Amino acid sequence: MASEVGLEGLTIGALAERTGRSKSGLFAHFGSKEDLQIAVLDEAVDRFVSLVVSPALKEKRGLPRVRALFERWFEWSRADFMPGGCIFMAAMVEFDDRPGPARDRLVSSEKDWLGVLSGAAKIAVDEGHFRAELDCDQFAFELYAIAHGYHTLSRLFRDRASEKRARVAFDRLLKDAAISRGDAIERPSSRAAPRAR
Amino acid sequence: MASEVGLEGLTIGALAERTGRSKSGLFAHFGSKEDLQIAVLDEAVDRFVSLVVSPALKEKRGLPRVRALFERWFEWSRADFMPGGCIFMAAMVEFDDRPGPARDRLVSSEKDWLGVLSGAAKIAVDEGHFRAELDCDQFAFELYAIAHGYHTLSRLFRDRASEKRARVAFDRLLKDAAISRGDAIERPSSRAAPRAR
DNA sequence: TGGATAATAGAACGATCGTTCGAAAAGACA
DNA sequence: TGTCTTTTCGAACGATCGTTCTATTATCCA
Repeated sequence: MASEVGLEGLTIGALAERTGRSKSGLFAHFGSKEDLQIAVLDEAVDRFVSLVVSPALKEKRGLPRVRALFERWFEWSRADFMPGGCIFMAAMVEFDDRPGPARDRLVSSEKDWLGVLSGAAKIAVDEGHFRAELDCDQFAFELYAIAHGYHTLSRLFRDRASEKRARVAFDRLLKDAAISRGDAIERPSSRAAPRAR
Repeated sequence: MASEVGLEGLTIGALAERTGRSKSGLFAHFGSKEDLQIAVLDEAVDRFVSLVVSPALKEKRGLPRVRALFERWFEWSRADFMPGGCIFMAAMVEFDDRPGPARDRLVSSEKDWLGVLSGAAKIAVDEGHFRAELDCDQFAFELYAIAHGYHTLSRLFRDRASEKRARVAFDRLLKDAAISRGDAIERPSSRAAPRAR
């Protein structure tokens, strides 16, 4: 429901009706609407970790893991339990200028997510899949941006074109991060790359 | 106000108080909240055209115009009259799954915007600034994605880092679209490039 | 089985929502 | 000046908001 109407549009009455409980009965579980919103965000973070991050961490270090993160995020953004799209996207628009615990939750979770992306890129550097001078935080930003562009446009235009565009953009990002032809020949598959940066 | 609280959070009563008018007095000008939201969107489109698109069209064809579109969008997203950030971003999250005239407005305006970006890239190809095989719609998508990533992260983290990252990403996008070294030497500044695509 | 604990329900609160109505004030035009 | 149109207003409507009570039902555990 939050993904469809937002965390602010998520109403106690409507939620009570949908769960088959009474309004006051449901309300007693949270104590306030703000706590309900936080509970929703915490649940979303848990699901994100178990559906995107954890499976990707089981992939091989380096490029395969980076690819898995990208691919899993795609599936996340189309998850059945979020018919209104990624709930974090909606929440960030709603709370980016409303201080409070909900916003704090968002800031830390997005920071974590960018950290995961950046860390995966760093590992890909160590594995020799990406070039040593790669700015991993920059890589994370660009991957993040592609995902946001895809999400917005695919939901607005309701077509498959955005997904293809996102994949092309991602491939271009990977190509730019990859070891250049010359480097690859010099050390084709060295396990530990020499000191990054 | 709409940029801060969204088009749905934009309340007749609050707007009346802020404008110094009575609630019913202000309401009479619109007839319904939906029409108010549409009026806000139409006004935003007008401002976007006059602050971003029109000035950019006065720049020289090709790369300078593409750069101007990117730069003007930056200023747009920080405009004083939108303290809550770009209103289109907020509106798209709110209306992407609520059919109606407001959503239709958004779809057409975003399509127009992507068309402007793609068209500017196409001109840059014709001018010989970009390579002939460039996929201009893809270019537009990636530029759009960079803007969205920047907007989201700069508002969430409230720092200047995102802007720098967006500029680096944009430069990388330009570099990829540019004439390759070999091509540039073969025909350095030909006014009309031979048949694109 | 009985008594503490948790979950649920019903009714009501003041506030605010979008909207309607009828009347007063202001402005335009002859 | 007098009439017609537009703008503005105050009051009220039913609906719904988040929230607070009190009472009733389940659930658990000794």
